[in-house]
Amino acid sequence: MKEKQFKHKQAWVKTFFHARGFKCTPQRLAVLSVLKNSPKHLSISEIHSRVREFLPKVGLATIYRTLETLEELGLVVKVHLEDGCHSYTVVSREHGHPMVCVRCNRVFEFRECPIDRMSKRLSRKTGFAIETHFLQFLGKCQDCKR
Amino acid sequence: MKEKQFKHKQAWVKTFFHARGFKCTPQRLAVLSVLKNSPKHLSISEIHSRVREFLPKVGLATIYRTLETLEELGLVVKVHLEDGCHSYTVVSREHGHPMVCVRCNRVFEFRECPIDRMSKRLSRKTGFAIETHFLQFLGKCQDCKR
DNA sequence: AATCCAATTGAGAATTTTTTTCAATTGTAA
DNA sequence: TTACAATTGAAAAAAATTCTCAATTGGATT
Repeated sequence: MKEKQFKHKQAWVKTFFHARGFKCTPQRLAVLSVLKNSPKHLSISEIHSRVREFLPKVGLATIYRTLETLEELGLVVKVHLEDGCHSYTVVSREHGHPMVCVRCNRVFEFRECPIDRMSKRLSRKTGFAIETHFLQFLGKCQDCKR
Repeated sequence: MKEKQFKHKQAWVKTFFHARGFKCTPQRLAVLSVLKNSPKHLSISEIHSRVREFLPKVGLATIYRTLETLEELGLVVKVHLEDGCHSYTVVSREHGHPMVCVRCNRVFEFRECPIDRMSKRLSRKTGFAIETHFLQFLGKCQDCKR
C-alpha cells in the first residue's frame, strides 16, 4: 500500500520535474521520499544518511544540490529554528505554513494563510511592496502538550 | 547629536544588561551600535569589520558570541533570506516583524502583529499550542519600488 | 581607590559546514 | 539506439562556526 502510494507520487513528480526542465533522478526521488515519509523536519546530514539506506553511494554534495533544487521548485522548505535554519521539510501545498513542534520536531502544515488576505492592505498601509512572506509557528503539538 | 543619542542608548543598555546578569562591555555596545546605525541587515563578517573600525582587535569569535547573547536578550534577530539566515538586524520592539527590502537590503519594522490577534483562535482550531511565531516580509521598499 | 572574582575576550587551532571542480555517469529527447 | 546536456560522486578547497585557554576586565565589595 505504501509502495503503491510511492509509485503514484513518483509518477507525479516525474512529470513535475520534466515540465520544469529538470531530470527525474533516483537521488532526487530519494530525497523527496525521505522527507515525505518523515513527520519530523530533517537536517542535511539526517537526510543524507537516510538516503544512503536506499542509495548507498550518494554524496553529501548531491544532497546539498538536490535540496537547493527542490526548494527552488517549491517542493520543500527550510525550517527556521532558534538555533538557525538547517532543517528541511516538505510542503504539500503552496502557501501552507509549517507549525513545528519544539518537543517532538514534527511538522504540521497550517493551510490557510492569514497574511495573504491582508497583504494588499499592509502594502497600502506601509508603502512597502510585499512580495513574499515567511511565516512559521513554533509550539507544541496535540500529543506533546500533554 | 548622534553622539548624544549614542550615550543615551548606552546608559539604557547598561541597565538592561545588568538587570539580566550580563556585563556591559565595549564589544557588546559596539555590535549593538553598529546594528542600530545600519538601516540594512548585516552579515557576521560585515558586523565584524564595522566593529573593528571602533575596536580594532575584536575577534570574530566575540562577534559570534555577542550576537548569540544579543539575540537571547531579544535585542537583535536573524534575518531569514532566500539563501539562508546569516544576517542580523536590531529589533526596537517586542513582536515587531521585519520587512526586508530585497533590493537595498534595508529593514523596516512592521509594528502591528497580525498573528497575535488570531493566535488563540488558531490554537483552538488546530489543536496545536502555538508558543511563538516567526513572521517576516520580503519585498521592495518605497524607494526601491520606483 | 584598591582588590577580587567570575565573566568575557583575543588568538589561533580545530571542527564542521558548504561549495567547487572535474571526470564519469545517466536520463531523456530524437 | 544514440547523442548530449544535465547530473552525480569523490575529493579537494573554501567558508563558517566552535572550541580552548591564558589574559583581561567589569563591577561588586570593601
